[in-house]
Amino acid sequence: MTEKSPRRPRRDDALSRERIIAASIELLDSGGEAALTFRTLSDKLATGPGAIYGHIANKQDLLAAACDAIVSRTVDLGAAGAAPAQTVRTVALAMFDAMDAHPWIGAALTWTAGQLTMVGIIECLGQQVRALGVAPEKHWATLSALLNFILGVGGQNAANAQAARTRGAERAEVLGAVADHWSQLDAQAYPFVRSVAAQMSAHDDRADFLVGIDLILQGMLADAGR
Amino acid sequence: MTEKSPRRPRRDDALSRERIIAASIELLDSGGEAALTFRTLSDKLATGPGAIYGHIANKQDLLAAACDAIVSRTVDLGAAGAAPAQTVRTVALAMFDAMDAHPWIGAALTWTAGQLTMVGIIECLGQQVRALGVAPEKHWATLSALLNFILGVGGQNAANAQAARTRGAERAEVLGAVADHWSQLDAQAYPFVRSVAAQMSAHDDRADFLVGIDLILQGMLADAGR
DNA sequence: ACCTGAACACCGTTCAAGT
DNA sequence: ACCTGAACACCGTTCAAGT
Repeated sequence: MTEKSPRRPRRDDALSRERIIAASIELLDSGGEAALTFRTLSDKLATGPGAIYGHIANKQDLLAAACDAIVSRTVDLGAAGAAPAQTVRTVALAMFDAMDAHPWIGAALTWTAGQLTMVGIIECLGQQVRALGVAPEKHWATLSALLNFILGVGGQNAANAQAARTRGAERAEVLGAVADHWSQLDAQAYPFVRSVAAQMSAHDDRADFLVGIDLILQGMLADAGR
Repeated sequence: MTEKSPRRPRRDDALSRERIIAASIELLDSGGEAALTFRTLSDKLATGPGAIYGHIANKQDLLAAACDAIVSRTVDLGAAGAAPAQTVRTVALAMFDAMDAHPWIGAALTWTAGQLTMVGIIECLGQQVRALGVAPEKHWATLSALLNFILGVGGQNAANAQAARTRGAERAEVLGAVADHWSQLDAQAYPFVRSVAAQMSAHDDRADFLVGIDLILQGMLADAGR
């Protein structure tokens, strides 16, 4: 499949914001946040560390731009024709998948950063909140609950991935160790944690995520009088 | 109020894990995560940076211990006598207050880290989940939703505090700027975001947090058949 | 105008040397 | 046994010098 680009490409070796971001994503995906350095990045781009500052303000900006690139290419807001609850599920799952495939996103993604992609997601989810009949004065609090849950999952996911990397283990091993520790706790003091240990280590992150989304959706429906 | 300690204090100038953590918390509270350095810390403790490694494994360990100290002193799990939903609210709000007073917690707190404090919170919340009649096979997913929401709020709170600090502004100013930006978006493409901008900048974080907790609680009740 | 890369002011962490 | 603090291998960021 030879793909013809609509316009003739400019000099391909020119440094550009896009090339910098693409290279950053490769580094982040392969080695986590620690792998992205202005030195590793400029090596990859065959230039000096200072050259990057011509296109990017600082490391925070770089990380935010990389997040934006992934999220905007992963989350498709076109499915707005479906029922409100289903649209929420679809968009939320797309965010989950993006954060699962690129755990570093979870540590950097913020809704205050002002990226247009994030605003688009807020708009989309917000319209479903409205369509579900939530009282207008609760629009923001409800949307914010949805958002904070989604970003919270991403953040914990990032922490798990990070813990796995520093220990040189798989994520499942890390969770297995936690479950092991939990199942050895005192039965009198920690009955719940003990009983849930097996469930925790065998769980499906994606399914659990959806349970959380549905919990919030059900709460919204109850609020709106079904 | 001269407080008499129960035992005679040992040599007060001896370096200890507790003194290191107390000093770390002071630095984190006054200047955020960037203010905690092995150099600033050892200056404050009138010693060399290397001395700290006798009591603490590394910076991650230090941060986790500081979180643990705050959370364990703030969250009182003694109120387990109340109704399940109310106990969830009380514990969750205590976590919120801890993360609000010490925003750096939100960026560092993880449930996999294995601190006993966090396990205690999971146990407490988990017992309420069970008492509310959630189906046993959903115990973990439900608890995890609660936890991820709480930690998500903390994480976003930390990001906001950090953004405010780097811009040398108050947190309210940062949110005000976001609201401003939102209210100037295209009315056709972003009706929800525009309409919610005012609500967002005028909101009460704590009240919104409670709305989120109640949403999840209502979802749990609906799940359990009321 | 844009890139280059040495230099600056820091980090976390280690470890020989002290007491 | 525990502390000390210089030293190591890094960071993000800047800026004179080049093209």
